[in-house]
This record gives sequence, C-alpha cells and structure tokens, in this order.
Amino acid sequence: MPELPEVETTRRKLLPLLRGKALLKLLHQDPLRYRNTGEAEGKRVLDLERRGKFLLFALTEGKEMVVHLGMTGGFRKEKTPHARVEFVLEDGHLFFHDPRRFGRIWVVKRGAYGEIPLLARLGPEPLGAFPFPPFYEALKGSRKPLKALLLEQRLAAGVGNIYADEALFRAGLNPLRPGQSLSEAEAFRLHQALRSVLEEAVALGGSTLSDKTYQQPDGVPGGFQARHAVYGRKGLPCPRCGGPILRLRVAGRGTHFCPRCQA
DNA sequence: ATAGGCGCCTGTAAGC
DNA sequence: TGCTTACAGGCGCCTA
Repeated sequence: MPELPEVETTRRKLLPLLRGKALLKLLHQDPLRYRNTGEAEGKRVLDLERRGKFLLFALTEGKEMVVHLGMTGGFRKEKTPHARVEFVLEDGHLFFHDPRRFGRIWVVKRGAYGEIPLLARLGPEPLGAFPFPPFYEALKGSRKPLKALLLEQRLAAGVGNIYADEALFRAGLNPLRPGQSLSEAEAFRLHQALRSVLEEAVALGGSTLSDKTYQQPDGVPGGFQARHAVYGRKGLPCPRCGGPILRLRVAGRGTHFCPRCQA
C-alpha cells in the first residue's frame, strides 16, 4: 500500500513529467471521490510536493490539487482496466489507476484544507524536521498501543501498516506496548527507527508487494520489500533470532512482529 | 478521551 | 471443479 516511501517515489517520478505542463482535462465519472476537478482544468503544474501520504500539486491561478492514493491508487502512463481518472495533458495522457477506489482527489484554493481534515492535522514529516521532545511527549500522553499510535499520522506523517511494523521491529518494541509505557531511551529508538526505515525505503523506491498493487508510472517496482524483516512474514524466521514471526490484529490491522526480539 | 468495530471497495486466496 | 467466504487495509464514522 502506498505509504510515505511509495508516495515520495511517485512524487519524484511524476514531477519531471508534469512540471510546467497544462492539465487540459480531468475525465472521470465520480464527482464525489474526485472533487472539483473542473477547477484544475486549464491550469499548469508549478510544483509537486508531499505531506505524509498526500501529493500536493501546486497549480497556477492559486489552485492546488491534492491526491491521496488510498490503498491501491497510483499513476500510470497507460490506460488500465481500473483507470478511474484520465488526465489530458498538452503532450499526452496520465491515468489515475485505483482498483479499490479508496483514493481521493480534491482541488482547492492553495492551502485551504478545510475539507481534508486529516491533511490539516498531520503530524511532522519524519524525514524532515522531526524533533524528539514532542514525539516523546505524545507517546507519554497515550495509553494506546504503539501500532495504533503510529497509524494515526500524528506522531509522524506518512507511516502505514508496513512501515509501522518494520519500525517497531527495528526499535525492538512490541506493537501492543502502550505509548505511555516507553522509557525515553525506548522512545528514542522508535524515533530513530522510523527515520532509518523510511529513509532506506525511499532510497530503494518503496515496497512493491507480490500482488503488484503498487507500481510507479513507469512500471519500475520498488526494492524495499526484500528488506522486510516482519511484514508479510508470518511463520517465517526472524532475521535477528530465527524464531517465527507472529501475526495479530492490532487496531484492526494485520500486525507482524517477533515476540522474542520485540519486548 | 479512548478503543473497538464497521463500511467503503475489489481482486485474490482459502475453505467447503 | 466450482462455489462461497474471508481477507487485505487507509481512513471516516459510529458507538459504548
């Protein structure tokens, strides 16, 4: 599923294709999922940034197009059976492909995120300014399990199910541990682990799972899946101790961890 | 405030 | 073999 590394990889590949280009038409049949897209037509793409899992396209005339890929969304150069939105560019086409339709598009006045509450309340970028003191304070202030806290986008923006599990493994922390129960040293390990896991995943172009749900516009797969220590490895040996990886449901999500290495 | 559960979606896999 | 059911999950929403 597209999380920070996959969205960042998408951003890097899309920017050279779109910078300076006019969006002539956005064709789709779902005005509830893809809102106000008429407002983007005729505007040019000035820049493309990322906040958490959101792509932010800065357009001319003070407009902004915000895209969330959801669970299965992605941009493709070729039309697919699940192409939901066709972008007609001055020099070609781009398709928003999304089998499960969890992806969303909004076109708003630049920075006006009133109808996108999650974007408005996102926590800090873990690969940007990511100060430790407020991170530790937020952990100490909650009894929720670490896994749930990591998925909330408040401690750090852009972490999803895969990277939450991988960061907790790297930090040696059990996903069920309440945030409150962490020592400062443990919180510091988690803070470091988030940065290192996400940095490595970005460097490798994200994770492409065996279902190939996540693909880049050019079809080049990510490379981080080969480094997964726990995610999707139920019953397989822990790379650290060799014991079997367990899988539970935490906060409604499949959660993978090593009971020996994650206390 | 918080934690759990459901609904949205559809392709794939497991089970009978 | 062919059908049905379960499951994957980002996020919003509802409830106890």
